[in-house]
Amino acid sequence: MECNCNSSLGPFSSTYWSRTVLFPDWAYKPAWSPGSRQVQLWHFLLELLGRGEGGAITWGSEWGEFVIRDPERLAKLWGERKGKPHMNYDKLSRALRYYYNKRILHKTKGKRFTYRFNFSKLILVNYPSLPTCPQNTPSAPFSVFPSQLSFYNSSIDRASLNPSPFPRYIQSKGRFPSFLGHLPQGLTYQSSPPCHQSAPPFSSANL
DNA sequence: ATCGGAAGCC
DNA sequence: GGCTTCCGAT
Repeated sequence: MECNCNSSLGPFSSTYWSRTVLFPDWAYKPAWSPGSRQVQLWHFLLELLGRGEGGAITWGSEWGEFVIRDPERLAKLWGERKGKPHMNYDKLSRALRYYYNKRILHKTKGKRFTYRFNFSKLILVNYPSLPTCPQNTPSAPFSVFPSQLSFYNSSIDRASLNPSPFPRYIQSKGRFPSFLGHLPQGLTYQSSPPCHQSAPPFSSANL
């Protein structure tokens, strides 16, 4: 039941633990805080989405989907953050397109200025060497998925995961990642703790 | 509007 | 590596 996941965290020693949902603290630490890397575009988007800022970008109707309501204004905000005064939507959207291959984002085809986050990938993509559990890890990926969503099933996910570095997990506790606090409400999330085969779904309302 | 190659920057 | 810049193609 208990595992050694927290015994060799190394660079992740500041990770927090809980029974429920598991995040490394980068997921809710401001990316521009001291000691962190420069802000990445997807951090920035989640930040704006989380703050419900201004309406340049808003959540869409589907899980993880967002709509850029004012492309040039979003580009200006991004340019200000990065010190690129000539940023525009053409360039910003190129950066978004580079996320397709990384599986961080993909395009909602047919919907103008609409993209979708691949939340399950964010951690795996950016932290390929998270500590592993000594026991077998569950086949399900790190998850903060709405358990009732049908479009995201485990077979799709397995296909999307790289064959070799098996999905690894890390737990966090305490503060909930800020961007998740602003995800669409009324959904039930399910977690996959690193060393347990399953965990009961819990409601976001209990967080 | 959207895509993705190519080159450049840090 | 993660964009930024530019641009021809769809």
